[in-house]
Amino acid sequence: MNLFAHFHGLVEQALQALAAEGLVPGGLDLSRVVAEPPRDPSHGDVSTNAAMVLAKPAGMAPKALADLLCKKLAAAPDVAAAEIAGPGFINLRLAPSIWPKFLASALSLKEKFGHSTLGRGEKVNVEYVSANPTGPLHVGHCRGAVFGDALAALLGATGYAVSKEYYINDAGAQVDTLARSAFLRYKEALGENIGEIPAGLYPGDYLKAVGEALAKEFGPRFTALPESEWLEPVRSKAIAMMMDLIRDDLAALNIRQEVFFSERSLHTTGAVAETLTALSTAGHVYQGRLDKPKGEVPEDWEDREQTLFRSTAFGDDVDRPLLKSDGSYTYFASDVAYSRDKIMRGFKQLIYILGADHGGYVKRLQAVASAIAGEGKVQVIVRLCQLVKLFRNGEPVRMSKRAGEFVTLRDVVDEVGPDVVRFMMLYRKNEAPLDFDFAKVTEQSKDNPVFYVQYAHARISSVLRNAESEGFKPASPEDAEFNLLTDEAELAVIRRMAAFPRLLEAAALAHEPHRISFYLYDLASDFHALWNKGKEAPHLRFIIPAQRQLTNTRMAFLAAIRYSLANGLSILGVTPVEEM
RNA sequence: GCGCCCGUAGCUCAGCAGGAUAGAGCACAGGUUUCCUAAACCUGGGGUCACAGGUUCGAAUCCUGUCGGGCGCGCCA
Repeated sequence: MNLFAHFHGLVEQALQALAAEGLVPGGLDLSRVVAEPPRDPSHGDVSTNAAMVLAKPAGMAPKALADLLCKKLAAAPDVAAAEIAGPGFINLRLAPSIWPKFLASALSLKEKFGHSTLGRGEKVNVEYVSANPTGPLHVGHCRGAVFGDALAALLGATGYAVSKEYYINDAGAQVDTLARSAFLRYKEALGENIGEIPAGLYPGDYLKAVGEALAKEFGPRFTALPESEWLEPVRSKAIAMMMDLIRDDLAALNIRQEVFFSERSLHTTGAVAETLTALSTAGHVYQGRLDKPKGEVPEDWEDREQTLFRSTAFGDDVDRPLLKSDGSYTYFASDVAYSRDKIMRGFKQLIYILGADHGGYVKRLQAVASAIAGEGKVQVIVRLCQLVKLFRNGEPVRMSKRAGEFVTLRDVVDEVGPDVVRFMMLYRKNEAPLDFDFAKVTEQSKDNPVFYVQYAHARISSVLRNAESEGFKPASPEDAEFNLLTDEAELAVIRRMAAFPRLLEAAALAHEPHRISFYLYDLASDFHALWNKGKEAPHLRFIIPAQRQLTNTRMAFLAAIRYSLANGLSILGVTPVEEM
């Protein structure tokens, strides 16, 4: 039950009724009309701006329109009072009867409470992480990984058909470097002294296992062969093992993407060639020259004619090369083919989670989708994640690109646990930089939001356990007498819960899962306040042995609050703990 | 030079889809425990929402410009 959607509907009905009576013009655009919780609780439970927004198109004074609407709304079920305030707000004070209905609904919805059909089953693709398969994930991948995963879950909960995807860059020069690095480790595994790893190759120890696997599988036979003979099999093996490593890293964060899409496959199936033909046929490809790049000019820059995609026709800043000087495809060319593949699979939203340093990609990705699907047919949404700065006891953690001096994703997860990593990565909006202090995020105090929210869930679980051992159990949605919950602290919790479905929809539309974290913090805060109030006002305690029905009702109330917390946490991918 | 992101309390940040008197935590000052987890709660002070225009009944929020900070602008991937 989404109270605000419900009352938005009532406002629409009231307007239709007024139109039928000839008091208001029909066919007004209601897209700007909102029914929302007022910031100030003294303004009531639901507030609508309808009269102000519609005054002009209706050709009426806001007050006059508000007056008419107000009368209709005041007569609606569950509305105790409707009043006009400020410049034309209509504030609805709900009848106490609404809250028991709401709680009963939340309680019966259980783990579905808050979910909606907003997305109407629209197909959405969320691509995230997509790190090069040349080594384990490092801490920089953490944020995008968690963000993408939570966003996918959020969209799933709000009625979209989501595919979680990882694009494997297994076709470029970097995987050849990987293969050469693995080949050295292969020789090492065969007993050769390889000395220092030459500059330009990957020095990490994680390739030793690849060398050993190669030695075991192929024996010494590659050592006598030229690179052209061993490169391919070594590369395949190395990529496969790196992807296993990466999948393990992601699994440690409870991330399991469904599709791992190979860039190389786009070449072998001819999809890239096919895509360029299609683009060409549509007239988006031409031979031409590009201006010298601004900023730092590459050393090997040469002015020459090349095959270009006319992305400027779709809002990009410059046209993009499709072929390199040696005639092979650019990375961009396979990217276009990949976009095309996604579009042909029927996705209406292509969502990309990228690091902030990829800001320059946004326009070209949008241009590609417009060129292939047609303008406005497919929505390309890019969310950029800013850097995470690591701290240890207030001191920044130094990292160098040199061997062994970067912090891996696994290091962080192993040290503080997946729940802490996930919550903290989402306790900041994605485009803001984030400080991550190992000491602070594991602290067991209210200064630590992960703990604070988990603690609320654990406290509820604790009371439910105690109640059960004393012979109480949560009343069913039908039997609970939620009308007994009338204290301001109880109502504060209920009102907060009522905002949850609307919050999830807004977060989904804005592609901002961090809103859930902040919501959960607020909900936990309301709950802790209610808990403590019971210390001074014993009649507010959850378990009151002499009042069986009230206690069972409060247990049902707690169960409903717990679903709110657990459902929010589950979208974030954080385990709701039962005790701490 | 151009593009994108950011600028809100002393600090770290929210601000929901343009709404009413801009919020929270930290820090600071004070209070609450014979009682379901005090690992918590309550009370208090603290603001030129970077700046200047514009749109609007209404702007921290949308548009333009300026200043300050970050990132990007390669036939790399």
